[in-house]
Amino acid sequence: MDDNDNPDPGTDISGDSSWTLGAESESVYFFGSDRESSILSEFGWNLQPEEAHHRSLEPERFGDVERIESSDLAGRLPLAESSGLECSAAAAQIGSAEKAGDASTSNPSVSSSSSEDPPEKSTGSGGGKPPEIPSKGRKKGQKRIRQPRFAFMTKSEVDHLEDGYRWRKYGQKAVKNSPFPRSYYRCTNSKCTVKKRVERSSEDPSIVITTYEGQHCHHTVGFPRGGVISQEVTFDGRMTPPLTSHFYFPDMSFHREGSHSGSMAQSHQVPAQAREARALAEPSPQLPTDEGLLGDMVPPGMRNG
DNA sequence: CGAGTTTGACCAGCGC
DNA sequence: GCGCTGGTCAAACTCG
Repeated sequence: MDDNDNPDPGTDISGDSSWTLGAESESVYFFGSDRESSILSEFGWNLQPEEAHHRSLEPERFGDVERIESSDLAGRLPLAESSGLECSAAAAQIGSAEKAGDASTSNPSVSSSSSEDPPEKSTGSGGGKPPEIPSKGRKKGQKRIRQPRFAFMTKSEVDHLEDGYRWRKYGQKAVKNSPFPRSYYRCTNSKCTVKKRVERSSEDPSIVITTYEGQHCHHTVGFPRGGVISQEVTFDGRMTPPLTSHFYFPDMSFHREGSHSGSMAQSHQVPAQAREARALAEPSPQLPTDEGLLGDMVPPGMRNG
């Protein structure tokens, strides 16, 4: 059992068979960045077409990952738009939306994310875990709740890219067909259920695949290097960053258009003006519009210099 | 001492 | 039903 299981080894971004956009509203974004410092670019916040190196990925590489257009994404993702959204509420919305067609389990545990609320290791560390706890904390018979996910492919030398949030690693696993392990991170905010997976492409070790799952319900804690992002409320809260339209889907757009020989060049033609236009046309109610586009992309603290 | 990481074990889902 | 694999837990460990 080596690799014959997976017909398309390599950048197995799907990783598992659950990567099906149609079913779980996941999307895939691809960005390339020369510098680790251009984290914002990875998120599209400051993506300059001339700086971004969109990687062309063969459709086969994505297997069952459906490609959708950014404009569709917003409508297809179970969004939690309420500005006062709380983590548990967000999870509930997502869970219900996501599992709507799933066994109608109306999983009470979903809404009651509070039930799993404090992952706070009530394990009474030191008490020594009972040698035989069958469920090991996880409710048995309780399906794993999959929240919307999306992945970034980033060319970077560092595995764990700074995104303004603080993450705690809770696991690492060797991945099939990949010499590189996959790391599992969880938002350190006890009320935030967002998770993140980080792995390197087996084909191109310089590419880091970061997969986000869930929605943040809080602000970032800021970049260690000084900058502070305050934008992600929109980004994470809606799963459609103010830049949803800023994101380019090299394959996706033409996949949908069908005819256009969707080339990278074409996606590169989507100028910043277009993004700006959209930003102006659809100002996020959650964002201070008086700040203009800059306010959308650069927090006040970062503008000084 | 608290926060974060490491790591082995456990569990669930899925394909055969 | 079985085995494989991904995902998670939690004790032990490390670090600041």
